[in-house]
Formats: sequence, structure tokens, C-alpha cells
Amino acid sequence: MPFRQIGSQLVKGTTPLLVLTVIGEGELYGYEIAQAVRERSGGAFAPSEGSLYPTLHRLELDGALVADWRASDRGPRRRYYKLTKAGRGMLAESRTEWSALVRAVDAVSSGG
Amino acid sequence: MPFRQIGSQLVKGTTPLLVLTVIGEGELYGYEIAQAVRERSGGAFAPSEGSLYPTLHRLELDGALVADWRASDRGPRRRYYKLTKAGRGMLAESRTEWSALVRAVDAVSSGG
DNA sequence: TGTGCTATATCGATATCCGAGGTAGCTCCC
DNA sequence: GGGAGCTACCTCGGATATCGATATAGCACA
Repeated sequence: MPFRQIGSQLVKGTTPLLVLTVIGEGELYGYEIAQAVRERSGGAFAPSEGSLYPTLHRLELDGALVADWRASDRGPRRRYYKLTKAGRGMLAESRTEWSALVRAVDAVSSGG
Repeated sequence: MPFRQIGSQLVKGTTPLLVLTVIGEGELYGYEIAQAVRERSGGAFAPSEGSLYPTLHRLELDGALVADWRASDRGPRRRYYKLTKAGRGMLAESRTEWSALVRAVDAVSSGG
């Protein structure tokens, strides 16, 4: 039973964390990243191409990812991404920041 | 020691939840809401006027809040907000959605 | 030939944030 | 009197991120 999809406003900013997380476990290409995020979140996250590809380009530009094109034997070529050392650092930072966010929301909810 | 401030992108969409949460515990005016959120989150959230006031206006327009002006004996007049019944419903929904978000991020992090 | 899945990319509309700026009341103090 | 500083509201512009739509293209299958 999939989760209901989460509103796009609340999701904002989580995409880099999610992308870095799944790439951190192995080299993946874009389409596969979207699938992994969708499946592992039980459907709660379903990043569209319009947000996924710009995010990947941005992370590559920032030095978090490196990528190379590879042919596929059944379909169009794929662009495989993997984490750099800087990317691992960013992933760790993103996780820390996410935890801080969750703690802070919880603190407000429970009266500080 | 306050938490480090959380990046604005990650914060997006949490403002209505935080605002509804603090107003849910009693009538408050705008400036006081900002203070409450800032203090209760240990400084992690520090909503600026540029995001707080539009959020309040939006929630009022959506029927989640009702407001009235009251004079202050020391300073400018204040606009006090309180939750409507619809607002309580929205607060409950926001909480549910927030929990789903946290669970989903956790699911992706821990491999689905 | 055409339907459908794979795979990448970009664009425009929408939404939200922050910082800066404006208005204004009151207090304190020189 | 007059300025600094806090309270209290509001709005505007720029940056950023999301989605849906659109485009291109390879391959499979009927």
C-alpha cells in the first residue's frame, strides 16, 4: 500500500538529499534514480523529470557527482552518476541538516 | 546553544504547519508568532516578516484563521489570530503529511 | 506503422522563501 | 526637542524549486 503523495511545497529541498542517498549506494543513471526514490519511499516521492534532471546537473556542477555516458543494449544511452568525495561530504551535511529540521519541527510541536 | 539555522529550501512548506501549531495553543499576534517559533525551535526557524505575514494572510483567506485588531498599551496595534474549526482540520492534516514526509525520507535512507 | 516503455532534456507556470524597504507607536535619555 | 531602539504591521523584488507539458530518440512488439 503506497503512501499518499506528499505536497510539492513540503518536499522542496529534500530532492538533493534523496538523490545523493540513493547514488551513495551505487552508480545509477537518472531514470533509475527516479525509480529507486519512488519505490523506496513507497510512492511518497515521485520526482518528475523537470526536477530530477536539473537537480542532477546542479549536483554535478557543484562537484558532488561525476557522470559518464554509457550505451544500453536495449534503449537509449544512459548517463551514470556516482558520488565524489565532496559528494559524500554533502550527503553527510544534508543528513545532519535534515535531522536538525525534524528535531526543530518536533520541538515546536511539543511546545519547545 | 541554539541550533544552526536551517536552509531556506528545506524549510519551504513547513511555515503553515509551524504557524498553525503555535496558534493552536492560544491566540497570538504576528510578531509573537515569529518569536514563539524562533524560541521553541531553538533558533532553527526564524521566519522573516516577508514569509510570515503572507503566510498569515493566506491562512486567513483559506479560512484556517480568523483575526481581529486590538490596541496595545505600549506600541502599535496588533492583529490577533486564532484557529477556526477548519484550521484545526488543516493542522491535523499538516501534521499527518509531515509525519509521512519524515517516514518517507527515513525509508529512502534506510534502503526502502 | 504505430503503440509503449525507456531515457534524457528544457520550458513555463506556480509557489515560497529571504532581505530590504516603508509606515508607525511608544519609551528612554540626552 | 530630538534621536535611537524596540515593537508591529505590510509589501516588493530576486532567487530558487517544484510540476506538467513538450521534445527528441532508441528499441520492442504487433
